[in-house]
Amino acid sequence: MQDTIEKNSMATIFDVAQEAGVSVVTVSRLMNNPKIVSVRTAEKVQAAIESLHYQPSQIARSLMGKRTNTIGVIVPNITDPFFNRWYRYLEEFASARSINLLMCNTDDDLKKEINYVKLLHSQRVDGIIIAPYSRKPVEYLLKIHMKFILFDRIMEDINANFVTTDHYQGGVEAIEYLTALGHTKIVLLKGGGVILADTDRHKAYVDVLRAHRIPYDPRLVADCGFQEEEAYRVVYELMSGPDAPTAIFAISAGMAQGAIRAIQELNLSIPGDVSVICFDELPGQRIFRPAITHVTQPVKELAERVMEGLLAKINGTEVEGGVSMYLPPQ
Amino acid sequence: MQDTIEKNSMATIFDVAQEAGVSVVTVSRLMNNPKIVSVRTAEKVQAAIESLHYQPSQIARSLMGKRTNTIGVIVPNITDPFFNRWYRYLEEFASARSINLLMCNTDDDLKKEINYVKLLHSQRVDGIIIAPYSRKPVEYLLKIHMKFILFDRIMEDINANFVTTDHYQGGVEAIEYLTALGHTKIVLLKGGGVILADTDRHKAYVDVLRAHRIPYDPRLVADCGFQEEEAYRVVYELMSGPDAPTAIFAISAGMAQGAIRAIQELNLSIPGDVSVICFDELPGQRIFRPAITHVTQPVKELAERVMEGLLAKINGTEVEGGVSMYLPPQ
DNA sequence: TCCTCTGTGTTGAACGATTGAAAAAAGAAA
DNA sequence: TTTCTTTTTTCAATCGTTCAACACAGAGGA
Repeated sequence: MQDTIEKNSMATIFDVAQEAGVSVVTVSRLMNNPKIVSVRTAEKVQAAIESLHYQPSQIARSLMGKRTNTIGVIVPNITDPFFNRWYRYLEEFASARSINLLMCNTDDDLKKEINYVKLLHSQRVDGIIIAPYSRKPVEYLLKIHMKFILFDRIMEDINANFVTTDHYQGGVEAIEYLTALGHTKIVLLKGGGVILADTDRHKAYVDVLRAHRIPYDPRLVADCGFQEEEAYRVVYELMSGPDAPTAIFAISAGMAQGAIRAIQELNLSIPGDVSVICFDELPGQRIFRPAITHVTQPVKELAERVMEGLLAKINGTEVEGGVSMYLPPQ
Repeated sequence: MQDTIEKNSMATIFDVAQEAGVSVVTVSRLMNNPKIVSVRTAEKVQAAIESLHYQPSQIARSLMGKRTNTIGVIVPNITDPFFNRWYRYLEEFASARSINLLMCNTDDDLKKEINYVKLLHSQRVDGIIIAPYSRKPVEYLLKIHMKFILFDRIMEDINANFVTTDHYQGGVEAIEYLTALGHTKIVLLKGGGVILADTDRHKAYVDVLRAHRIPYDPRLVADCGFQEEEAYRVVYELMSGPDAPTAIFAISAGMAQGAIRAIQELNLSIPGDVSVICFDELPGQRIFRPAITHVTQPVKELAERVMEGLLAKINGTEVEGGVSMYLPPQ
């Protein structure tokens, strides 16, 4: 009696019930099914809720076997312009549905991937959207029967749904664009060969060159592991050497940025001395001159499809194995 | 006996206990204090844990009054380069401490702010890092005794800890830089006047001009609400009119980008016709020519201080009201 | 008067873990 | 054998909420 102020802990449903002079179940009913409570009681309870600033504990709710209303998102790097813009939409869709996102950055590091997958497991998230680097985390998810969707990645031998841009088609259009301009010495700046986006675009490179009877020169194809610095180094070397290439296809905006720095440093001009094309928008694309031609991925749509696909899985309303591929190039 | 495969639900501590032929308490003890369990038993239990892919439910743990090991982060827009880079570091620090971050984008919208604060409340996060637009969410946090730190914002009349760059000092250095170059007609592209970063930099603008006996021309100060398009419009108009200004100070990189687009469109040169300086790095800063002078915020340090400050609050190890201000300009 | 129906409200178990105390085995030392 | 440790188990309570089942009152019908 002497002290009605709760010092530390937050108000519980019990406090509300006491304050309103009803039982906890009555309060619970009001929260979940307001219709079945009389108006007079509802008012009393509502007043108590407001005066105590009560918010039901999602934790306790989740424990009752319900949803956690949380989805885990595992990406290599949220700073990357592609993932960044994509995630922003994802968050928007989630927020509109009162779903929380737990975002995890892996830096394409196997250990971090596993850690995060276990973390999300112990958080009992309802589902996971993952752009994995290795197979391990996906295998783990399968073992524990976690619902998930692969994003921007495919694992052919694993029965898992995925959502991704059609990287092959995008690669084809990019290289066709360059060959149409008459280029034959085209540099390919690629990742490590593990990721779908990488292998597919590489394949496109090979196929288009062959179709145009342009010999494949392995010296022009460089594994940069999606690293800007590495791309810078490679391009600097190639462009300052003899028989310099005339075009560059960068598989990511980051590597394109490295390439451009090298070109600038050598006082070469774009597109006078060398043409550059890349996937995704360059940071600062809108103000960079000359404008760099690029293949755009439908970020918003990708976010939408992934979210819808996962929710369908969670709610058990999915129809087929949800496979989607898009691509509007520019 | 006929069916040991658990179809839907995940393994619980009970399943592990059964599988290992011990009691749940023993399993729990092993997880939390491995020393007090004999090696032989530990091995049995460990085997069961692995075969069932058991991960203790963080939900149940949290319910026992422990931590949730989750921190809420409320920012206006994660796509903004400043918040983006900052958040990346924050996530790194959190991950290193096995802490989850729940990230919330408000778009500086009051309704979203309130919703998210309530959401984090019901999630029983251990603390919140917030860059609020309005007072409401902060007042709410105070009412429910939630631990939080203001980031990049200050509310003078509210007793709350904060971490921010010294925006006034940064503004002073930026304007001093321009006046030292002899500029007197300096445009100020600012936000809406609500946010600290905005008012402080505006104040710096006024003070430095006065110190140099340069008259204050209100036509040169434009509220762009941090919108790139608005900045574009304003600069286009000012630069194409008579008596065009010779320098532009943009309070954010986004507005600087808008300004630069306008300048490019008018076929004016930087810094020949007009100088540009801004806060934070331009997207594509590394490849944009000419390089735009800018005031950098110590993103990594900001993330570190905020995280440490909040953890100190949560752990009850804080010393004083944690007020921090930094700024290395460039 | 008795019975049933309706609209309320209450009771107690359940969710998955942790924790303290106490009891029960098992092994070692006396 | 007794006593003392060490290890493990049982028992019970707790966290905040939901939910099935039940109780109780008043209304209406037989």
